[in-house]
Amino acid sequence: MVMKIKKPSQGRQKIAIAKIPKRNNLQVTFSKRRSGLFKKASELCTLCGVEIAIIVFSPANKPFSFGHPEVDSIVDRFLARNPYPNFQAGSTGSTQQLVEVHRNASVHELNMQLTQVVNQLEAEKKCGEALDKISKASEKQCWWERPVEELGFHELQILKASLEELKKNMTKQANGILMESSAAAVANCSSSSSPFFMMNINGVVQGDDLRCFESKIKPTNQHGSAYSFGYAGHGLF
Amino acid sequence: MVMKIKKPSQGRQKIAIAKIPKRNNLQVTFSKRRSGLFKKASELCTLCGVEIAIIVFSPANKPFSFGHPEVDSIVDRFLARNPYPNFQAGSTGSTQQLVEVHRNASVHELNMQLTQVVNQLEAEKKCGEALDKISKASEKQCWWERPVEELGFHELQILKASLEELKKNMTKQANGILMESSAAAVANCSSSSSPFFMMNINGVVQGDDLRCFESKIKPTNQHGSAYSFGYAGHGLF
DNA sequence: AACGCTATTATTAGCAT
DNA sequence: TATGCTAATAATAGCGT
Repeated sequence: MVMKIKKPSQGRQKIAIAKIPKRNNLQVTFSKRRSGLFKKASELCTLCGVEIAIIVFSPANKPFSFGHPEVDSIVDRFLARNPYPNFQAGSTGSTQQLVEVHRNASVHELNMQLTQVVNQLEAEKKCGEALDKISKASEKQCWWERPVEELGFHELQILKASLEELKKNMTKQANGILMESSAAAVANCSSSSSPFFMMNINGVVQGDDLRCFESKIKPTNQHGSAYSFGYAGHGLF
Repeated sequence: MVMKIKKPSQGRQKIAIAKIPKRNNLQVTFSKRRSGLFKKASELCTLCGVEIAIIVFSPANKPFSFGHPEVDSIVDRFLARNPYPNFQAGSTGSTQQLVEVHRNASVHELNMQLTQVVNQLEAEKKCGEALDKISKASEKQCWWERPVEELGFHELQILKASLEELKKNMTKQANGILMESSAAAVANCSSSSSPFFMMNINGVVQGDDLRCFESKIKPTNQHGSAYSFGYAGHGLF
């Protein structure tokens, strides 16, 4: 007596290449085909001795990756030599231009550019501080609130010196900016050792701000672990 | 009498997954399997509605890529969540720290950093311009050259207003920097309905152009030029 | 979620063009 | 160098575990 009714597998069915409706089915297919994809990639690596990186974001938005030798180096190589497809040559200012340019640059160039820009930023911040100082000094004394007759000659002299130094500094900075905008590979920016005003002001970016900036740069690794498949020769699958 | 000796194809042969010795054979295999890999990827995209980026460097070191919606946005997303662990809390100054960090950073990070710094620089420049304005305005009047008794109340008022405006502007810029810093990390991942991108070093072709792949358009020229393929979703194969 | 099973479909190695 | 052909291999859809 046959108790077991054997239902022979109907085997592989043809499916249309369109979004799978059933969530369950989709998940299974994703898992299987992702494995298949990575296997194909590893075979291609071995057969042809090439470098491949694959990044997949799952339906649940989890990142899976395959890389030989490793994803990051391949991605870096790719990004370093490939223009971003999105940028449009526009009638933009020098900074925008710089931004466009830097998208195509190699690591070395990017380092140069970054150094330049950081230097500029430093200088500009000094400008800002100077400005702050003037503002604060002035505000502190509230000299404009007072009758003209009460303005001391000393105060006026300080203000004059401040403004003159400031202007000089700014002219210098402006020239520097122009030069860099046109030629991106300028060497050492001779940092002006003009440490004039030592005063700070409230509400201005300075001191701690850069720390804040760094923390913004630092990518927050909120998503725990990515699923990454390394390549250790063939026969993995 | 059989004059024609028909040599039936021996069909697909089993091969070991090891580096193909014959250059010729390797090139063909690379081309075919790369196509197959990209096709599998596009199917996975369509079937499961996921995002995939593939980067392949050919034996001749040419980059080929597949991406849906596009390689860069996927790579950005991936890198943002898998940061390089280069950062060390140093005792150096903040800017120096930044410079040190950027020496070890990947291209992507450098791009991010550069973008950030450029944004800051822009803001600082605006501050500088405002300052310059004040300086010029003041200088124009040369009020400090004159005896105190000659200072007009009008001039003083202008100066005061300028300084106040400047301060406001700077505060605004500072806030803007913070906001931009946090927002810049998120690339525009608006996948919309664009199908797939495949590109190599020199260009990109939108996936809509399925003829480009189907008819295997002869590359306009093989060297240094683009082999650009587009998939238009499904049903092409 | 991941794995085993198997009838089917999909891919492709070797050749020829 | 890339594509067409064809037999043989490889991948996998649907099912159960």
